[in-house]
Amino acid sequence: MTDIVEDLKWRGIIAQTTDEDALRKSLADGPITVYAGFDPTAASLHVGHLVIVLTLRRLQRAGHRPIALVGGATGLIGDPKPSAERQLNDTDTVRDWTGRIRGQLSAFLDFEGDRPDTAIMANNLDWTADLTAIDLLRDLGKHFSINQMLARDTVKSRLGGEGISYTEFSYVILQSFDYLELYRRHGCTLQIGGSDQWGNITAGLDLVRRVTGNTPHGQAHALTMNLLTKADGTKFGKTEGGAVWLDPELTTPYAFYQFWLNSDDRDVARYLRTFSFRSHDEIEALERESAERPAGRAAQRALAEELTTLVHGADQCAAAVEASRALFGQGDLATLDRATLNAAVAELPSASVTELPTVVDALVATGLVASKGAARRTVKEGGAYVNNVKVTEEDALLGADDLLHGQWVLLRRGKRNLGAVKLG
RNA sequence: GGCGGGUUGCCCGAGUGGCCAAAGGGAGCAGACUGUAAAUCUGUCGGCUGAUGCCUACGCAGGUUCGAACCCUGCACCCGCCA
Repeated sequence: MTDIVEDLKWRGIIAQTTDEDALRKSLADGPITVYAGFDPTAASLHVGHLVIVLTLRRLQRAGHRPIALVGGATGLIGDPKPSAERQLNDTDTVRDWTGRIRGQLSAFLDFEGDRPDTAIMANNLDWTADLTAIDLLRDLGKHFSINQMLARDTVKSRLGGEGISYTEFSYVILQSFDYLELYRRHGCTLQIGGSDQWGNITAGLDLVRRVTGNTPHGQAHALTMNLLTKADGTKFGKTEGGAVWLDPELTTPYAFYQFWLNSDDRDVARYLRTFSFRSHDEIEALERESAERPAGRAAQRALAEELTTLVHGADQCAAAVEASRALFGQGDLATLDRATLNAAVAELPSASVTELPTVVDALVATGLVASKGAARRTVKEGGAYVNNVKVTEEDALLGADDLLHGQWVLLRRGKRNLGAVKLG
């Protein structure tokens, strides 16, 4: 069995763990069961979640049993953020999102068979839906000290700010109960999560210890992962269009591929270490390549292709690569064959029109700019392109000779924002 | 409960009757340079409109005025100090 702790350290993933030697030993002694929870706060997971999901995958590959927990119950309550109270989502929405996220998670782990490392899917609604108020207060509440709960950073910052509802204040009890239930049901002895989850996870450890005395499954552990940061100080996983989702309906495979391809040189090595399943040697070779010849973006390409394949499949990845080549290639768009063009354009935001519009209207129709004023501004600034040729006339009209294969016009704002207009 | 201060555009923040779509900074966007990167510099940054017009906007509702982000009244929320 590979030393998974060493591997995770090499990747720079580990933020904090409880007793590291004890954790290392139990991981080495045999398969353990590990869980991570995902609350349905949106219709899809996003790239930030990949850090955790893929760590579960690594642990499974190292022979351990992963449990993917979807927070059908905790998603109804809301993990308190340091800044402000969350808006509650209605129960139907949460149920729908729970199902979607469950589907996404199932793609990253192996649930087939009945081996010691076969993954388990769980939903905390299963053990909280029938929990009575009396049970909650007697069996769980008695183990939680208000003094300790008040001392938590998130709670402190909320008390100093806009306040916190009893609902969110109680969230930690439910998450702790999850760990307890998974310990009892599946002998789960490790919970992993983002570094912001440290408090919730250790609260769960306390509950497990108090209720079970750490028997019969032994000591339970906690491991948190560094949240990815970006060299330019902005938040990882966001683009102009918002979060980068795993759901192809929300973020196309093309956009997903482009997101990774556009990684900052200074960040790409860390991303590779965090996400890639390539060998250490291969990753180090890519790092050298990137340092010596950054313009080639070998590391970005490798990262983008690996993750797009993992999340969307080899076919979708190949299509995204092909589309990127076609759309950003220096070649003449008019020489592209119809099939390649159609496939490329399918990846872009597009608009159908019945007659050829002005460039300004076309930019608005495809959603490349927010308003006509912004579109005019873009043209004036020289940031508008038709079929990769800069537009200089503010009131330019698209003409029949702009049509590619009699049907498409490719629009671009700036260097890398593409859209298409379809006639007919 | 009392007294005082505050609520401005995506964020921070100036503005105390007309010259205010509102200084300045940040974020965003575009250009130059490049590599679909970063940094830097420049421009831009409510909407509609082929040009100084219209609409929307300075917590909410109403009022005064030829004219209000700016004055008055009420309400909501936030922050201090005192009980």
